Amino acid sequence: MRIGEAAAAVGMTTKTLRFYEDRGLLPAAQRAANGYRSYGDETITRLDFIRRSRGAGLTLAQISDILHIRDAGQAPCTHVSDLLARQLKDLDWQITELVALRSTVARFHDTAAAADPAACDSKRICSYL
Amino acid sequence: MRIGEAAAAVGMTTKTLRFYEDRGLLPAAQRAANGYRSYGDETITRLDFIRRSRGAGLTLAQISDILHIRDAGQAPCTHVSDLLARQLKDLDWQITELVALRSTVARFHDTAAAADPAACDSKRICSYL
DNA sequence: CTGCACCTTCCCCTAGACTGGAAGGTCAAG
DNA sequence: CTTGACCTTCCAGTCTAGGGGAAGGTGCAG
Repeated sequence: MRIGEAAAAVGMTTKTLRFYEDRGLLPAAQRAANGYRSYGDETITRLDFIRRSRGAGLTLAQISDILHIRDAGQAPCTHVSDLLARQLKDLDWQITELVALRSTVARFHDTAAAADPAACDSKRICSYL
Repeated sequence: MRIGEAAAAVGMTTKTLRFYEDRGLLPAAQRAANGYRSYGDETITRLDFIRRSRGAGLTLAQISDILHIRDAGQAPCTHVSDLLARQLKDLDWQITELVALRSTVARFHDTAAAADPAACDSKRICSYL
């Protein structure tokens, strides 16, 4: 599969795939005789994982860690476990933060839904926030 | 009130206030005879609003929109309500994704933790990822 | 007078995640 | 043989929300 095809399959651009390769999220691609990158299905799987993780707000560095753990054929188990534990803690932290933000926003929104727009105090700019 | 005082009053830096002015979130400040910016209480109100909105996860562009609606003499309430609804939907999506991702990573971690630690000390391949 | 904290503008830097464009190679179709 | 859609590398720009620091003006205390 060439880069354009792979990119289309996961809804990314060719630029993004090359960028991920450069950042180490994708291994250096195999090349066809003409120098074109050639991808297999496992790259699609990997890109899907990246897309899902990105969608969840993980940074490329964090995703890279997870992928490298998965790639590490010979990483010491304790290190792998530690990295995953840290990743979990990080995810828990992010979830906590997002849930807190959600409840803040929900409170603002509830106020907005219950309020009389005409009563909006201009001195506060918007009384919903 | 000079810029440092205003910044301290809302827990921002003078850099941030000048930046907000540059980005149109604050109107061009009045100047004292010596050229120093001079702020009134309404700027504090405005900065507080910006801070609250940032706390709700709004971008400066979104906040700027709200402020400009207010500055135009209209009540931004409907706009804000829509914005908050969209923000909520977005947050719900992010939380869902993040929780799903957490369970994926947790599964990796559980597998790793279940392995025999003694067997991990050696150069054994960590095959459980 | 000097020191010091404050203020001014100016421009560059950061990180994260791309995106655009230039300059050029490859290949199947018309 | 040329066109057009691909692909290559490399360098540069974008956006967000500021931060760093230079070079210089202001104003009060000692």
